[in-house]
Amino acid sequence: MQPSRRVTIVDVARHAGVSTTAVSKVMRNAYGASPEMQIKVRAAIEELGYRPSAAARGLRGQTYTIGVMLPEMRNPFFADILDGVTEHLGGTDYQVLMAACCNDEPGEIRITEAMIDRSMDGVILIAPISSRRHLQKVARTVPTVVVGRHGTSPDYDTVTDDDFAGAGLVVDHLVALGHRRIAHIEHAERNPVRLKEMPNAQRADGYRHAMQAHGLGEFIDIASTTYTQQGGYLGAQQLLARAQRPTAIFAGADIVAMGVLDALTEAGVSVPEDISVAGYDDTMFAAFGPISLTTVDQAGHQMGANAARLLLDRIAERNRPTAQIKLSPTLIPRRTTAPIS
Amino acid sequence: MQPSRRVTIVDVARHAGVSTTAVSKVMRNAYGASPEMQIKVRAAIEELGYRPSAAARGLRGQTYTIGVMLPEMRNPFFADILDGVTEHLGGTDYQVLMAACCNDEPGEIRITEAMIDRSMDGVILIAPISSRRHLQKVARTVPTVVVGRHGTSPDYDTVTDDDFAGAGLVVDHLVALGHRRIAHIEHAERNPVRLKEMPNAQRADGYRHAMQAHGLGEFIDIASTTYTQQGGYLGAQQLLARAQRPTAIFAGADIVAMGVLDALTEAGVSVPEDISVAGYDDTMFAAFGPISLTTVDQAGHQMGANAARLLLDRIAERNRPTAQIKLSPTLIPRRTTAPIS
DNA sequence: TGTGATGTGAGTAACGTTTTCCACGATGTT
DNA sequence: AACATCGTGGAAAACGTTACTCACATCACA
Repeated sequence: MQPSRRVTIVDVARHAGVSTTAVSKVMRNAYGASPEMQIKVRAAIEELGYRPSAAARGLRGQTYTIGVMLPEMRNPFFADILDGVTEHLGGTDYQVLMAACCNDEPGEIRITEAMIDRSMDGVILIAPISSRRHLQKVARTVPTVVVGRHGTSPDYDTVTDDDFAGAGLVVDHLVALGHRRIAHIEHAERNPVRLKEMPNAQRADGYRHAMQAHGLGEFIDIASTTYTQQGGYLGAQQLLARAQRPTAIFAGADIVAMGVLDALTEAGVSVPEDISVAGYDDTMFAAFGPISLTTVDQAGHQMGANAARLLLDRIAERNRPTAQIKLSPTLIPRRTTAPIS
Repeated sequence: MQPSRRVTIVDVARHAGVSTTAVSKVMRNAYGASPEMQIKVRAAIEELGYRPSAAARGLRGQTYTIGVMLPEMRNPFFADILDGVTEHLGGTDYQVLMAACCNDEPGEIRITEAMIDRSMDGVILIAPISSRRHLQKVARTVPTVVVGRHGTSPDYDTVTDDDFAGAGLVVDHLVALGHRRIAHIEHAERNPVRLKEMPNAQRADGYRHAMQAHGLGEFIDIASTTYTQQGGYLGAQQLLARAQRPTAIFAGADIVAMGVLDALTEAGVSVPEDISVAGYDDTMFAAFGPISLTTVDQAGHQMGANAARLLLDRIAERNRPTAQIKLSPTLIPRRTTAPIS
């Protein structure tokens, strides 16, 4: 009943009457163990309830641990990605551990370093906001896949949604419903590199491009705030104050659309009769009956599965050229968008 | 530019002209290092960019890692708890790593074992559904705090919400609004131990008790499904089929209330005019304008902070008697509940 | 001038794996 | 018959840190 000493590989080896090398080989399915040896060793492992120490393993070889960094936990879209990752890794020996971040660069640096310190075999960074320099540094130390950030690198693989096209889907949808004054709420971004690489910037670009393509360049109207509920609230207030109010608002993220709905309700504007509203992400709550938000599905599950696959490939072959996977989003029309009246 | 060898404690020691013991002491703020030594060593650490290997540390001492097990990622209530944990641990050297679970016992076993294998210094288990036996086993191996599960143990500390009282708050609120036919949707539970320990069971008990206390015993009406959106949908359908429809539905969780709203909308019942609806958890979406769900706030942030505190205490002193912390919930009235018409 | 404390620092043996050899016998090839 | 090849298994050296033990000053006190 006392805190009994941990069962080690030495105990297993002795119990099976073989060397520790043999046990190690069996544990790792490594080459050089005969079938009889495998059976003998596995039996001993079973009987003793042996579990290898990740710490000791990490000192020499792998830790069979994959780290996933999330910018936050409240956006269910990230849960979709994670599901894809864990599902793909389900059959393997790898264990996924996550760390949620504070959405700032120092926090991201702290977390990535913590993962490196813990000798993780690979990391998946979801929508990181760190400088490109930092990402490269991480990727040169540990196999890395970056999800939800555009731009290519020789050091890490990427998986992204085609945000440019996704924004186009929304504009197309609204134009087909007869809207012309279609406004957009974006996440303000100054940094020139991020301006190219972050999804929010791509969405804004896609919006502009689609508006031009429909000959609606003169109606382009962007409120620049943040991707938060508060940002949506403020953005909608700005747009309502325009001389010519928009008939449709394309919020860059579902959570932004929630703020928009709050502001519109407060202003006595009804949705979708007076103004149509669309979001982006297809987060869980977008589907709830009372909300029923038109939005864009990013196929988070597939993004996660692809990220996991790329990471395993890279762990297996460190110097493989990097890959960029871009997935196509789909429009999910619901009840917050309607034909113009 | 080549994968340069990692900087170790030996490099730091040589660079500072001291022993590795000294460096180790400084890293851990351990006793026995003079101020001059501290300065000298810290300078060397800085210059060389040294970071200790958690794997090597784990082999002898601590890993400075705390594991948090979550039953799922989509319930934002868990994010609140996590915020509390990370905030409390912010100033320390500990790093929090999470693992999301599949909400079944094999999955929980896999995750807890993975955390033990990785020599984590402590674990926080949030709303675990595993057998008590397994929890005890984990707690005897590694310092453990269990959050959101009632029942005491000599091996682990607990932090819970007073679910019994919380359910009472909801019933009180509805009774004050004039309701008498107040129905409840619970998460079905057979296992006798869990029946006592799980929050859902406590909520159902609290509901029954409060109804009795108000002299409404005859109106007690429970639909037994699951704590999911689907469960709420089915539960509401059952309740609508009663000879005497309830005038208020208390769903055991916010996500259940979402399903209830779907079913009511589908049946042409308006909320709160025809039927009032209340949830539990005060999840993020409950506050969204179009939903505006009356619910109960569990003070997740405080739960997390308390759990972290207890865990640090237990890590410091392993054989301290265990503590049970119970936090009081508060009712958040919103627009889905109204006086009976 | 001894005699303990006390404070500071170093040497060294773990910790539990994996990896790199090497040895040995069996098998195939000239 | 000589020689290479292959399959199997073991011995022992890492890996980077911490815990334990001990040595050596310094200082206070009788």
